[in-house]
Amino acid sequence: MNAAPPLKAFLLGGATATGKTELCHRLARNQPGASILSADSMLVYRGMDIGTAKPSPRQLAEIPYGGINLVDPDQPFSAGLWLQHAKTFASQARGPLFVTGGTGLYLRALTEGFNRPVPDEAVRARVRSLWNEGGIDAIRSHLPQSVVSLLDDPGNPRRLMRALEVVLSGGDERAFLGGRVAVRRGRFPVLSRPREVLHRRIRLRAEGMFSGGLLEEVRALRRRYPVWSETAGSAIGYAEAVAFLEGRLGLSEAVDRVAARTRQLARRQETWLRHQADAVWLEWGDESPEEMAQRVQEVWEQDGPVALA
RNA sequence: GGCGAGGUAGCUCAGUUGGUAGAGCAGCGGACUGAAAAUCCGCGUGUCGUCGGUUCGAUCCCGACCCUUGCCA
Repeated sequence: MNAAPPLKAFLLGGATATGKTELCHRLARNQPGASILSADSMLVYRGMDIGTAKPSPRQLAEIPYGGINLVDPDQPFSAGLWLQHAKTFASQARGPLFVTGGTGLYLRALTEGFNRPVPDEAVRARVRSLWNEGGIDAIRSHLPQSVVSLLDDPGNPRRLMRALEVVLSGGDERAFLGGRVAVRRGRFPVLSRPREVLHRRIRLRAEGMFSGGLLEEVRALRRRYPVWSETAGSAIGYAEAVAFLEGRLGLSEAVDRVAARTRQLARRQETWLRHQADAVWLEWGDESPEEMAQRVQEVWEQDGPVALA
């Protein structure tokens, strides 16, 4: 284990609905022994297939996939759990390892690792109850000013709570220093689409989910798991499907909402990749899949695989 | 056809007792090291339906016309 060579992988980034899953699969299929690790925070949920645009059963049977179907929708999940799984999966790779996904935090974790205290359940519960009782002010009042001043967005409850967790776990200002730790271990190709094209694809995907059985999937899932975890329950498509099934949203409103949230997600993902990663942007316009695969391959050959933490 | 209501940002609407206008949503940009499909921050010029009149000045008042909508025929 300690003699293992440093792990490396070929990354392919891109916002949702750009077509990266399909393209990565196509590229990996030609490589003997290849496996694919998904870096996507929603593909980890078992049974949530249609709304998350998971690789098809056929694709899953063709190539070993990691990062998919790790927990049930009623279970909590975290980037830490994903990383743990990812490391195991990567170490078991027998051939080239490919990583594709749009969850920036996961990509960063994979290439940079984490260097802050691991969240402790008791500490987390304490912070949560502070938040429930006193809101953001309660959280802020328990944080040293020196830590608050290092945060980019001191009005963000989620990040304030995490900061408090770090502090209560023994971390100090130093844990928040160092500025950006970008995914700089290597350049990697990032797929994009012209905005109008992406929006059209997202629209079609949203409509396709509902006509493709999303409601049935959700109905069955709810029968089996009456209460979902916060993360699974807020997944795009699933939150809206539940709202529709409970009569809180009309069908066309639900479809619109899914499309809008997906567009917003894609924009945030592109922002992340633009500024937090060392991306080689490949815009996919009229090119055929073969042509795009070729261009991705060229970037991989030129820059080599990215080292994992 | 008659009477009424309305035509303002991509959408739904607010507003200006006459000094050229603002919210929500959408969109765009940004932050982001363990909930990340989350969370948070920033960005609002648009022939104020058309044409004419009154006025120093009209999106606002007056007139005509066009369109939408409700009720009555």
